[in-house]
Amino acid sequence: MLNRVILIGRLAQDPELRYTPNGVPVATFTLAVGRQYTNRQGERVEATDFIDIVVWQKLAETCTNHLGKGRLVAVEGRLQVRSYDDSQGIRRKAAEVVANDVRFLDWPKEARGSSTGGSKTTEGENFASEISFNEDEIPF
Amino acid sequence: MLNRVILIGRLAQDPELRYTPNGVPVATFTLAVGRQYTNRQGERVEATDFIDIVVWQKLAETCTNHLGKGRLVAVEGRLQVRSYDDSQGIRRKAAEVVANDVRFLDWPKEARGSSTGGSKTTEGENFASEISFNEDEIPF
Amino acid sequence: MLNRVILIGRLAQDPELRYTPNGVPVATFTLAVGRQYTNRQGERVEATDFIDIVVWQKLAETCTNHLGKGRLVAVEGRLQVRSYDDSQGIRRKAAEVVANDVRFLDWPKEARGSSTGGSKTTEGENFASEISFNEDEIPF
Amino acid sequence: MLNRVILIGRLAQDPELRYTPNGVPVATFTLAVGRQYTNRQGERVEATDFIDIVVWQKLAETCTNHLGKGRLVAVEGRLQVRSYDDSQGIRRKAAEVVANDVRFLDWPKEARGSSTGGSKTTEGENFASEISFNEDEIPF
DNA sequence: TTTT
DNA sequence: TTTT
Repeated sequence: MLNRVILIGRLAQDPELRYTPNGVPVATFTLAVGRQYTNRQGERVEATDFIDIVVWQKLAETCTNHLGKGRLVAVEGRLQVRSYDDSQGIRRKAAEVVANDVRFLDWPKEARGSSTGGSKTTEGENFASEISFNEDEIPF
Repeated sequence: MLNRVILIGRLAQDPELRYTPNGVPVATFTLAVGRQYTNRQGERVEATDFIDIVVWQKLAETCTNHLGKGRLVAVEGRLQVRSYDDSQGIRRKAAEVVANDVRFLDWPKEARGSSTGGSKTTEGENFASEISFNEDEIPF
Repeated sequence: MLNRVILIGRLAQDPELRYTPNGVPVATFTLAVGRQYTNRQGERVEATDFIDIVVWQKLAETCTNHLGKGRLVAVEGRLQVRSYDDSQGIRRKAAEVVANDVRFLDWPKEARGSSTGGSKTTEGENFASEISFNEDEIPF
Repeated sequence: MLNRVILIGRLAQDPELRYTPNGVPVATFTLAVGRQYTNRQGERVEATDFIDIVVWQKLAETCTNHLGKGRLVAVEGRLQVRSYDDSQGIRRKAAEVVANDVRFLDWPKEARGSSTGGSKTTEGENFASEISFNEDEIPF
C-alpha cells in the first residue's frame, strides 16, 4: 500500500532510451550507490550497490538528454520485482526502481572542467536488453 | 550515498528464522505490497508487488515471534541487489530490502476475532533457501 | 531540491474542510505520531508528535468523507515552513506537511465493532483557523 | 509510528554548535530547499523552503567541522514539533528535523575554486538561540 | 534572517 | 487542543 524508494548515487553508464510499441519513451540506467560499514574485524569497508532504474515518458527523454555516466542524481520511485525469461529461456527475477522523479545534483562533466567528457556512447548493453517493458509500470 | 526504502504491506507468509555460522539471527519473509493504477484502456487495475525482506539480529527474533502471514507492517530499510548461483549453478540476481525497522500496524489475527490463525507453520521454502547470508549486510 | 516526508499515525481529530476563494478544497487535520525512546535514566518512554497535515483538491474531499478522529493513516508529502501573523498580530512560524498521498491503514471505527463512533463533529478549531491558504502550496 | 523526513538542500548558514548542560554536543543549521511549481497563471515559479535542522552528538561535531554555508547535503531524520516560550514570554511553536544522518553531496568551496570561502563566521543567530534543547530528542 |  |  506504500512503496517508496529514495536513492542518491552516480550513473554507472549513460542512460539508454528506447520506445514501447506504442511509442512511449523508456530510459534505463544503473545507479551506483555507495555504502560504508564496519565489518566483523572492525575495519571500515566501502561497498557499492548497483541498482537498475527505469524512467518513463518525458522524464526519460530529459534524463537521456542531460545525464551521462558519472553524474550524481537523486532518484525517487517505487521498487518493482519482475519475473521474465532470458534469452536462454531461463526464468529470472529482476528488480528495478521505477522512478517518478530524478534530480540532478551536480553539473555535467564539461562544466566541471573535464577535457573529453560526455561522449554519450554506451559500451555494451545495460540491464534492459532482455526485458520487454510493460506500459502499466508507468508510475502515474 | 543514500539508499532508503519504505514499504507498507502484508506478510505473504510467516517469517523464517535462521542463523549464520557465527550465530547471528536472520529472518526472511516476503511482503505483498498492493498498488492501483489505471491502464491504457482507462480501467482501474489492482496489482501486487512481492518484495523480499531480510531482517537481522534482535529484530529478526521479534518479527519471527510476533508476526505471521497476513499481518500488516511498515518496513524501512535499504535496497540490496545481489548475485548468486542457484542450485543448478545458474547465476541469478536477487533483490531484497534489508530492514532496519519493522512496525506492526495491526493486531494479530487472534486479536482480530479469527478462529484458528497463527499456526506459525511455514509451507515450502521462502526466497532465502538458496542464499548464504553475508553478515556485512547487517544495516548498522 | 528534495523534500519528502512519510508519516504513519492516527488522526487527532476529524479533518476540517474549507475552500479557497477560487473554490479549491483544502482539508486539514493533526496527526498523532507515536515514538518510543530510552531516556537518560534508561527508562522506556512513550512520546507523541502532533503534526499538522494539509491536503488539497480531490484528496481533501476523500479524506474528509472517509476519515475521522482516531483513524490510522500513512501520509506522504512535503514539509513546509510558513510565517504568518496571528489574530493578535504576532508573527508566527508554522510547519505542516502538505500531503500528496494519504493511505488508509485501518477500517472505520464502526467496522471495528465500536458502539457510537464517527460522529464527525469537530470540537474546537484545528490549526488551520488562523491561516489563509496559498493555492501555490498544492503539491502537483 | 513512523516519522521519516528526507531533504536535499544547501546550508543557509554555517552550523552552530553548542552543548547541553550534560555536555552533549548539538549542532543547528537552516537548510534551503528549492522547489519549482507552476502557478495559476501557468508561470514557472521558484520557491525556497527554509527548514531548521538539529544534529546531535558525534554527527553534530562532524557537521560543524566539515560543513559551511552553501554546502549541498542530504538530511535524513524525524520531524519534530515543539512548543516553547520566546524571550518575550510568547508561546511559540517550532518545527525542526532532528537528523540521524547527513550526507555531504558536494565539495567544500575551496575545492570548488572559490577564492575566500569558508570563513566559518556566523552573522546573527540561528533559530536555536531561544530554545533549550532536550536530550530526549536525540534520535536513537 | 537565509542557500546555489 | 489532541490519537490508540
